[in-house]
Amino acid sequence: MTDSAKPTLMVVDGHSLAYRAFFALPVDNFTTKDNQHTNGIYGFLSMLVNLIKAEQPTHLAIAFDTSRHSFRTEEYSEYKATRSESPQEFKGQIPLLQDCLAAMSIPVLTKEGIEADDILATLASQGAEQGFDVLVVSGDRDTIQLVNDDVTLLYPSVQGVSQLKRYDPTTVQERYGVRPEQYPDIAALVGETSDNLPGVPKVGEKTAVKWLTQFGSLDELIARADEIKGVVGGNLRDHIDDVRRNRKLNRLLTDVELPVGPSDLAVAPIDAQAVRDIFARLEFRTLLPRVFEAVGAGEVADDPASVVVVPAPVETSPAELAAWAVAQHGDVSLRIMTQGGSPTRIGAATLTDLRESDWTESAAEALREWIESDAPKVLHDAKPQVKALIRQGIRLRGLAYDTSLAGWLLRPSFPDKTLSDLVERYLGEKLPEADPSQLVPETEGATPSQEAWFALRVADALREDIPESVAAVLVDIELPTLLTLADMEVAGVAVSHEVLSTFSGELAARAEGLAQEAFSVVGREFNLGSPKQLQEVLFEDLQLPKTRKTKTGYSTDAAVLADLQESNPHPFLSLLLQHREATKLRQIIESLDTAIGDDHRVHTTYVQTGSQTGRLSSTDPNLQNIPVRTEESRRIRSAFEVGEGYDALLTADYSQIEMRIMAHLSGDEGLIEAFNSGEDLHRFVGARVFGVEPSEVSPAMRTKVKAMSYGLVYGLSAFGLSKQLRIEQSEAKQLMVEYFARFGAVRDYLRASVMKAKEVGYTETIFGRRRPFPDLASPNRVLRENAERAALNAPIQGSAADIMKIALLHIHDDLRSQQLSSRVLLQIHDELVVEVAPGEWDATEQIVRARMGDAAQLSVPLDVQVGRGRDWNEAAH
DNA sequence: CTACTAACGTA
DNA sequence: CGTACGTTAGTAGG
Repeated sequence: MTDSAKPTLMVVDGHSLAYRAFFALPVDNFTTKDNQHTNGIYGFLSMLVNLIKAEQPTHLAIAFDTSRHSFRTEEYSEYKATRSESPQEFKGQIPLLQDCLAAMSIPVLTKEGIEADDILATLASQGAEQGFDVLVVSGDRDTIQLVNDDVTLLYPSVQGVSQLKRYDPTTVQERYGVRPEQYPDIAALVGETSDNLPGVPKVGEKTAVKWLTQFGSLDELIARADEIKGVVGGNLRDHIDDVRRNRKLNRLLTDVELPVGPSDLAVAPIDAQAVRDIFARLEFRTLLPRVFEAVGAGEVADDPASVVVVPAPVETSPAELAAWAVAQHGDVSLRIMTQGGSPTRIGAATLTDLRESDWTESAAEALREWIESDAPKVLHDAKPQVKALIRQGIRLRGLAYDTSLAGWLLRPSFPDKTLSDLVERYLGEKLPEADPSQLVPETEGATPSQEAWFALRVADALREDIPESVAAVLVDIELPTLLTLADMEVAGVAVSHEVLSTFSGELAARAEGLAQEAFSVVGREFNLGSPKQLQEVLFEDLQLPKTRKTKTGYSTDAAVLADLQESNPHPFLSLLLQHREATKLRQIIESLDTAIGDDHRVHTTYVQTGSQTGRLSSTDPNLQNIPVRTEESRRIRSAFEVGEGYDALLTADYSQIEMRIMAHLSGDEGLIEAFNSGEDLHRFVGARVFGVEPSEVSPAMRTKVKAMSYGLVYGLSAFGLSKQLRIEQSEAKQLMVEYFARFGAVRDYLRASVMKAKEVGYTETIFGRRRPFPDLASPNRVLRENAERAALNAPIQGSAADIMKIALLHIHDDLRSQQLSSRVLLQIHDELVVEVAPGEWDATEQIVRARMGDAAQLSVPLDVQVGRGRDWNEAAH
């Protein structure tokens, strides 16, 4: 063990150890859903964490090679020339590993033209001089020369990276028979195959050690080379130049100029959130607690910067709180605690003053005027609070900032979910949290007004960070959308239990019949819903050919079953598919039915921060994926009915909004003409692509260009298109050529759009919503190409989302300002469902059409289809 | 009980 | 080897 009085400097060769881990760990177990390999990263970090725990270094750095070129290749071009190129799967892991280390606040050192081991040698030498105990961790034998009384080498043993062998001067002497500083002499004589440094033929370790012991030094040996007899003596004399060269090349530099010295490498508190983020991305789960344990996440909390004095709240009555709030001039932050959707307590804060109060009987009346005024209010995750107020008959106005939305707009790919996350990221502080595992918590959680105070400070920090265009999206789109969604969620949509349960009963009976039939075909009963048992039946009992592989076995999804049915028709396959369909519909019905409330309505929750593109998502239940494609499944939609006191449901959807946005963004004259011609889009495009009259476009032709058009928006390849259309890849390729011959500006735009994103690092919608794409710069091809497709899609899907949000909030505001009772209930990305009050149809339809049509000024019109009915299915026609 | 996967519904 | 989501049942681990 090291002397505890002395600081311990640990320096690690990142490249060589990660490389060993890369080969030691099976790649199959270390691949993310994005196909990013992580075995090298995991293995290295795992080893590092163990090392830190065991050695408790006070100072730490990891060195990496920059490339295979160094001053050594300059001197001797054959240096390491026989070493095969390290695989791309490994190289791609290095930048990610360095990101992990950055998050862990561990310095990463590199220098152009210098190998990692030279950096280690320099730091080891400086460290020893400055009174450190030095631990060198490397997989390169040349580092043996660094060992002395102050420097210990940890070298991977044959068992693998997890077992490191400790070399001090004594163990080196035992193992190699020489002192550490003599080891390079041996290596020079013997040569190093892996570095392509040939030594003296027939001379191995034994001979080399014997000579060195005999002559005392390499120089002496070279000077008296003629004293050596026999063949080896001749070999030595013939290869003296090689030996001199080897010795020159294997000497590690101890005078590399580095921006930091050992004392700058003190172990620093980790960035806990950054570590969580990157580990989440790499899908490391078990490693996270190990990292926190080893490097002490506790240090984050102990960081002086995070010790903040939170002002003490003043307990008031609701009326006093309201009076105080009204007297404030700037932003007031607000936090309403709720239970079961009703307010229980309210807290408010400025930067200097905190007030809070229980939500008493009279609270609503006392607070109404201020809450409904334009006075600016800042909240974190306002929607549930706004909803609680709506249920009290209070409509919040003056919503100036929502930190949850702002945080999402800045980093849509890593949603900082909670206020606590944002406090950590933007203030570098800890939000006081009660320990939920304790009945009587040792630590007090933040009170409502204290949470409000933190939110206000987070808002100020976010305002500094947020680009102007993104701030505009927040203020002009997201904040008003939040208030609209709150109304929609509170309203809910009427769903008929009777319609659902009738259908459910039919489906249950059918599913049971299909299951029995399937069992008799197979000859045994099993769980049709278990992919695992299904695989046994398909590939063992029935001996059907194996399909596409999944992580855990072979796929049994609808697409491969359809393929199987074509190549190996079997009655079981169609029974299975029908059974799947019936049970799936039944599940959807079941979840919908249980969501029906006492008011006979279903209240979904829209997650405004739920996507990376700007779309909404819908949960509990998800009303954005109610089946529509088949006639039968549409029966579910017919259960969505107009509510009591209302006349009709109105559905309104944008037709081909994404293609219209493509036309607008690309300025493609052909596509713009297509939308202005009034002709069916796919017919028009088909006519151009296949060189026929629109009337001569066959259904097959229309299907092809339709798939192509939609595919474009997603970054479709010839391979994907051929799979989708079940045509040859060459034909798909030809289709793409013909398509782009007519609509070339579309391709130009898509290319330019991704190029621009690579340059600036993010994409932008028409309205300025941004989405960062760090992976566009990734050396990993899979990651990069995935990012390219997503980057291609983001401005299009995102602009469509912006337009729909603008239309939605305009419709909502118009309906209210014209004092109509009709109300928007649902948003399904490009469709709205409105509940229309008696006598309001014409006014409502007019508002919906106008507001959807003029939500954005594009170079093509925004076409809106409107339908009317007693239920959703009827209204869709 | 939690966390994950395969499968599948929507735009 | 086509984007963006949420939910479910089955399964494996604790």
